[in-house]
Amino acid sequence: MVAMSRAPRKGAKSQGDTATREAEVVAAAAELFARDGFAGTSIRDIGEKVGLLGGSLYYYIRSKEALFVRIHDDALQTAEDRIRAAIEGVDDPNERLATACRTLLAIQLDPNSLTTPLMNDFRSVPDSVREQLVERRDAFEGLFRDLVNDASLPAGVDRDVYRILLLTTLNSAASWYRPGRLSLDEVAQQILRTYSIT
Amino acid sequence: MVAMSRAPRKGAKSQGDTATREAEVVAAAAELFARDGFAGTSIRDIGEKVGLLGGSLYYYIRSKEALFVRIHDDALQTAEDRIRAAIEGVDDPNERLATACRTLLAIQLDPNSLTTPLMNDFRSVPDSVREQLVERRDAFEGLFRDLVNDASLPAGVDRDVYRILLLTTLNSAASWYRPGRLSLDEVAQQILRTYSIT
DNA sequence: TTGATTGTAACGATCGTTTGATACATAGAG
DNA sequence: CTCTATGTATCAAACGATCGTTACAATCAA
Repeated sequence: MVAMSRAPRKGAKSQGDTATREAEVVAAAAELFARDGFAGTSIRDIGEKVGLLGGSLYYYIRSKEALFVRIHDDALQTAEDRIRAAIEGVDDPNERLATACRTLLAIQLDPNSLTTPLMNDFRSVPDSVREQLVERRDAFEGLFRDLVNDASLPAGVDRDVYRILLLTTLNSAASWYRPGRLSLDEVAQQILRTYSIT
Repeated sequence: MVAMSRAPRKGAKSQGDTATREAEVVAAAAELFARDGFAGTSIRDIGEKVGLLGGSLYYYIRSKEALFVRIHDDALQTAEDRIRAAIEGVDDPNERLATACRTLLAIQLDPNSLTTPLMNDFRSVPDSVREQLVERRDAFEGLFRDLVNDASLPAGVDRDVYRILLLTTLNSAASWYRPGRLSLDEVAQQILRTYSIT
């Protein structure tokens, strides 16, 4: 009899699944953190989502705080990598910024993305965690600082304020966008037009 | 010996302070909710901030959820009132929108304002509470819907997307603005210019 | 049999909330 | 003016629920 059923209830799963299982835990946690915030998400909530008890999660994670920081760093790193890859061959400064915006928006609006928007609000995370998040985020913002500085924008624009407004707009898109009326490209076009990039 | 000291330690305070005390509780709660979110703020935290024990707060509040909803509604109502008053005498549609934006920004950046930015993220509030907040917020957005629809904007702008971007930008300003480098007016000017209002 | 994975059960801390006692300011009675 | 009754505002203590976390036993694959 071959092992046709993929429903092992107890004990160890087949070898090699452990990396997958860990990814499941991270993905579930990312989704819950993004939806309910750090304080609003309990370890047991995460466990329930992947079919484990809360305590069992500690086989994969060191602590709730470490899990959150890891997810946050992973999300920013993935976003940064994808954006850098997307703008690599692009020469025109404004087109580079536009491409970066479109890519970041695509990441934020992708429902299957692990990198869902916990890039926003640091609310309800302990101070010790917040420090690590801010540091990592500053590095991410550096990428956009260069792109914005190189772009040609209307006269009188404060580039620092502009960058913050732009990133806030892109990062918070997932909180209001719902598929249907507008496509991702249409939303991107509206944002790029509003911010005088295209 | 006359009662020179205003430091009653226990028992009732002098009559008439009760309304003041309630306002203190609401103000403290608003600040903490804005900083740490709903789940990240405990009843005992609020009590400590006004010099009361957690349980004593229930002399003034019915529940944590009701307190949050009340603060949220008060904030939106106050903001709406101030904005309506500010645009009352203004005729030009774009100047009306600009005035509304400047007023909302002033509210959001005023550190003494009870209406600090819990207008944002609904994260970590229970579903039952969220429904009430969304309903109240829709009414507030209606004000801006009219203002945006009446304004003259660049061709091809989707007014619904534009309104959402604009409100998101204004409401989240308090999360990054720090006094010093730029004045409130300068920030307002940057936002209005970016959004092609002035 | 062994080691990887998960469940069971509990720890102490903290959560929102309730209950009942208590301190005080004040009002009325003498 | 003093004494007592009353209502207001607060504390002290506890309730059960849930929190993050840990220790250890149980299960299953190899």
